[in-house]
Amino acid sequence: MTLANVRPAIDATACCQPLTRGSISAENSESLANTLKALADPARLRLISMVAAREGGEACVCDLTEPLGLSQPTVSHHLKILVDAGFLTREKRGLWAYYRIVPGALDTVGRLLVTV
Amino acid sequence: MTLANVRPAIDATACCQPLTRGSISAENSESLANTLKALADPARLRLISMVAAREGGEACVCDLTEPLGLSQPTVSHHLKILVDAGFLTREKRGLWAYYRIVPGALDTVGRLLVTV
DNA sequence: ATAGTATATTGACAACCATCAATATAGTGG
DNA sequence: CCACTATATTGATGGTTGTCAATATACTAT
Repeated sequence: MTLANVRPAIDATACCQPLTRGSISAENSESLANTLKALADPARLRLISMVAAREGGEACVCDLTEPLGLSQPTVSHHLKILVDAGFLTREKRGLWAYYRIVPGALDTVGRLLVTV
Repeated sequence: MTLANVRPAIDATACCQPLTRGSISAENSESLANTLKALADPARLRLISMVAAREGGEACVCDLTEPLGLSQPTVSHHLKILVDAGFLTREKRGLWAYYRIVPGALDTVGRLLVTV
């Protein structure tokens, strides 16, 4: 399973107990690894935090390209990965595509790592 | 920065506020991304959970190779990445190398993702 | 010393990823 | 219909990763 076809975060997380509460199955480890892979990139972490920090909780690609310092196609590429992984939503309004945080998605992943 | 030379998890986490509490710096995003990269592999997630599930909280390579279904060098390789990232410790006793969970390391990373 | 065992390291290879330039798509306004 | 703009897709490329076979290292026991 590559980054190109990742299941939404909820798939990785609807099922499982915390990582350190007993041995995880091979299947669940694949699912969680794919979800973490979507997060494990500096550009994508910054995109998430930039969208979250935005007034109104949404940002278009044009808001993100310049401060991130990457080309527009690359930014679109990263946003797509985050949408596919279930961390962002995308809404097209006119020419612009607006991205928002999916409430709870990061929390669900974070809680799988936290034991106490 | 590649997986081969990752700073310990504490470096990524001693500093920062949660990901969605305002824009993260480029530097911090690199650090956190490297830490998450160490986790974002199914074999390594299973290794963590297998060590955690073990009686006495420790396991040697020989305990892990067969149930993981990977070669011994590959298992050693993954364990090294987890040690370098600060998630496991390694103690050599006689012929064997025993690995243990670093208390709190996963929690610190998890809390960076959780907002509520 | 020698043989045996557990683990680590090296080297190689196929698969994957982040990135950009170029192009395509889609929506807006004349 | 025609320019113009914002975003997405395609294609290519250099770098990274996961894996194993082969070998090296380190420790133990005879």
